Amino acid sequence: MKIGELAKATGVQAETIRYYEAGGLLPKAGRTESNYRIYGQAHLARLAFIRHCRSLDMTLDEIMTLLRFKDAPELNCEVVNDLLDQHIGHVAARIKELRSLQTELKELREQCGAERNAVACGILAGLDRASRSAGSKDMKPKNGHVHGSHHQVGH
Amino acid sequence: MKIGELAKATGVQAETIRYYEAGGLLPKAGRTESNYRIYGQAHLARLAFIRHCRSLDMTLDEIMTLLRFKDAPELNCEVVNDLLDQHIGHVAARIKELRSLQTELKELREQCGAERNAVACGILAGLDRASRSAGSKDMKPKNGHVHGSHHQVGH
DNA sequence: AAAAACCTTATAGTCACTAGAGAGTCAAGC
DNA sequence: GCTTGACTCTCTAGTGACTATAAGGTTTTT
Repeated sequence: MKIGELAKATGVQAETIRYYEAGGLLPKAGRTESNYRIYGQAHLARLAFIRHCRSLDMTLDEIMTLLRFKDAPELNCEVVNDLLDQHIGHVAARIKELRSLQTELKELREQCGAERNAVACGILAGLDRASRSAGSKDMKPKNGHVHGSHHQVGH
Repeated sequence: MKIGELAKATGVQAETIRYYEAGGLLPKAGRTESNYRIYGQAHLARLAFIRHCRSLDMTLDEIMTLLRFKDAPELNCEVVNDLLDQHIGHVAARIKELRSLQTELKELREQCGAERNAVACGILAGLDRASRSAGSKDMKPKNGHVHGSHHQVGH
């Protein structure tokens, strides 16, 4: 398999595959005479594993840790448990954040009734009120490990 | 107020304040004779507004749009409504994603019982099984506008 | 007067890619 | 045998929202 075929087979862009190789997630591929990367089933399986973990929102670092355990199976798997437990905690925390965020956004949205110009816009007024009353306490976004509402993975 | 005082008052790092100024979210601050930025209550209020919007997970682009409406209040505020509606949609989508993710992570975690080495680790086996069966369909993470489980805002 | 704490700009790093330039390789068609 | 187009290669830069560093200037405190 050449890189384009592997890309098609997995839905992962060729650049991303090269990126994973450069980062050590995929082993260095063999090369043809003309320096093209060649892949087999093992690569496909490993790439699938990586993408599955990514779809579970793990970082490449976390995935590296898992891969090390796959590659050295004699090691104690407590680290895998811990990693997963931590990750579950991060996701839970992010869900909680997003839910209270959603409540606030919807309250805000309610404040714009039939007003048609921004002078009287209840939303802007609401955001203003909240930013004044909040003070310095909630202006520092939390530094958890789960992303906000805007992201772009894949293409 | 100098930048450090504004930083302390709002809990926003000085570099971030300069970054907002460079990006046009905060107006260019006045300067002292020795070229130090000086701020007043208006800057503090605007910075508070920005941080409040950020804590609602809006992008700087979205916040720029809101600020333009605050600055030009004669404009129709439908755009503000739309922006907020869209944002609510994005957040809702991300919550949904994270919840199904959480379900899957917990199922995975259950699979590691008392096993103490990675050979028999049910978690790694589970991830493997899933990545094999998933095929190319769910290997492409979605490209919504809400982040994953790992982020870092503030310090 | 020296040291600590603050400020300035500019640059590079973070994460997980994505997109582009510029060059080489390969199969098919004429 | 030559051209066309699709593929591949490496390298570099861009994304968003910062954070961190360097190398210098200023102000305050000791």
